[in-house]
Amino acid sequence: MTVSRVLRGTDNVSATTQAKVRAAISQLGYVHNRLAGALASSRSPHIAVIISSVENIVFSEVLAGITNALEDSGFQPVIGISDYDLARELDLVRSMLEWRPAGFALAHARHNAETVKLLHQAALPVVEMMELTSNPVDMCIGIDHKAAGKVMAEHVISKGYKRFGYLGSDHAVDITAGIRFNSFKQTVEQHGGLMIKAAMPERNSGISLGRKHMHLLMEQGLDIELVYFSNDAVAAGAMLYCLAEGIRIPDQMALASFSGLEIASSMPVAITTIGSPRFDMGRIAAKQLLRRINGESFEFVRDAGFTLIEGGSC
Amino acid sequence: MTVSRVLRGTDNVSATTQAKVRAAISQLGYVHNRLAGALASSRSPHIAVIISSVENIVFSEVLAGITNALEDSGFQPVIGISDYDLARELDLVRSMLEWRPAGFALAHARHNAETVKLLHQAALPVVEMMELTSNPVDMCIGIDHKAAGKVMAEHVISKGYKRFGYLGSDHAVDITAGIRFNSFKQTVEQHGGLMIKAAMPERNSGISLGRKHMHLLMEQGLDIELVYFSNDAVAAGAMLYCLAEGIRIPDQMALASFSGLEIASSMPVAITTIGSPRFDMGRIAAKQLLRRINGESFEFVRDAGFTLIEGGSC
DNA sequence: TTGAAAGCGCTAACAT
DNA sequence: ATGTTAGCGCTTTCAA
Repeated sequence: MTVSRVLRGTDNVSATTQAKVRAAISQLGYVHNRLAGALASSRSPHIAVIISSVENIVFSEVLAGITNALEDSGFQPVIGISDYDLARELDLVRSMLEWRPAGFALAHARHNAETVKLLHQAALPVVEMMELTSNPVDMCIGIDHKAAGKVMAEHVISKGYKRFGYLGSDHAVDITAGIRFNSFKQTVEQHGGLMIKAAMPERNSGISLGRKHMHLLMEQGLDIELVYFSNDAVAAGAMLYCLAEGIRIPDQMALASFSGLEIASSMPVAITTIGSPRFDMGRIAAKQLLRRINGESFEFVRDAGFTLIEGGSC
Repeated sequence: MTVSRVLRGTDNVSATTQAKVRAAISQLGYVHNRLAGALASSRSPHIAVIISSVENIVFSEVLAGITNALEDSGFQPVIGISDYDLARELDLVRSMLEWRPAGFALAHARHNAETVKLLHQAALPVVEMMELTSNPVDMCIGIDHKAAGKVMAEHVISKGYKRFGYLGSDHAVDITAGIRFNSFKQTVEQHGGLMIKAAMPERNSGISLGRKHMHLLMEQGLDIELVYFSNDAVAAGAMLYCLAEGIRIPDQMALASFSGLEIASSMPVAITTIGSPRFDMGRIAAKQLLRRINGESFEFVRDAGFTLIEGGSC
């Protein structure tokens, strides 16, 4: 029918007919069946997005960037939550693939071999976000976490700190935090610094982790000058503990972190941290996907970069 | 084909044939086309979920509850983000409806008339969350925000406070905050209290709003004893300002809020607030939807309840 | 337990 | 500018 032509934008339909069709549609309460449309055209307006968690603001911001870039593009995100679980991610990829999305965006760069295989077989545009990886599935936009750890290490060394502690969540869950930690540790040690105590006690990563475990760390009386954190939420929790206990920052204890969240800059003493363009990573990832789908030029790998944000905490 | 029968669970297929089919499937890298399946059966495994924002942890927790309840149910959430915009919500409902979801979950209870009409026409199960409403579209699970405002008002009055301020985000955006504020104000005034200054300066609602506008409020020297906040993020920001300036809580300034977030209880002085079961609201909403779809018994309206969490801030 | 046939509501290609 | 026809890849129903 001509109706179909009206539904997906004037192909070659007279104004009169269009008006008639639209009138009939709104009168009948007709709802276009996109299922049938997608099947017939074997084209889908969906971009599958997998994030690790929706309770971690970092992924929310990436998601916001994707949503923003997809607005008015005719495409829309379909979101899956892996909960930091690679097996769950595989399930998600498999079931999302069954709906024939136009592309995939993954908010990390570590996957099961089977996940990668499925994605390759599907032969659709894929973009990995957050982390730069040596062998991307397809496209990739992220930051160099090793460099981020190094930059912070060099910064705190330049400030004269020598004796360090570390507090973060389980590195099996937060892989990029592990990369930053190793790089930080290695760099400070190269400069004569000492990593006295590193704790990655829990799967959870938030304010309460920081508050609780900063307490446990301080109790040990370890002669640490500065604590490096896996992210700003943990660092903020730790600072709240210090404030509650009257521990002066940075004199009695200095803090350094990673993320660049609102909470870090809102603290009574702003936390020195490293900020990455999360919203933009999402936005650019989606844009690259669209360029790819539309047959325009694109980049396979893109370094989103990061910034050292100096606060008063060290 | 018999293949179809294998794909969606043994209808009546011999073990031998099943094995053969599965072998062939994994060898060929065949991917089941759910588009065609959903079209043919006119059944969908999708639950459409609309939340206002993904950067507000409150909605993330509701979403986590939904995701949890849907796990292993054979259904999965498809998420739309309205960005607190009713027109955008209408667009979302319209386009999500075109994919024939099995049900709808909406993370608030205010909609355009057109949105409600579309939802009614579609004649599918709908559940509204977060807020109890007098005329739900269909089902509803939430809390009574008017009661929440009243409970906090009575609590602070019972503590002897008389002179109040209020700080929140724009009530045109955060409607439930507006309900709590009005109820709080009315109740304290009934008990001889005074709402001296109420500020709803920005659309944004977060830590930085609290920190910045608490400063502006304090500068005015208004002889306020207690500030009531629209939510814990704003309250936390305000407390951080007080900590930075050495304003003693609750002696020089008392604080009371709403949400029950991790950040409220992690503060050096825990913030007195009201907690609601956000995760459970999501979980129950999804469960009710499933019961409905499966033809089991369900409740149209359910009060999720809230709890006064006493901290040291007032 | 398995096979065959019809058709879900669209789009695409081809008439007119 | 509009109508016609043949699928898209499944599920459903009916037959074997």
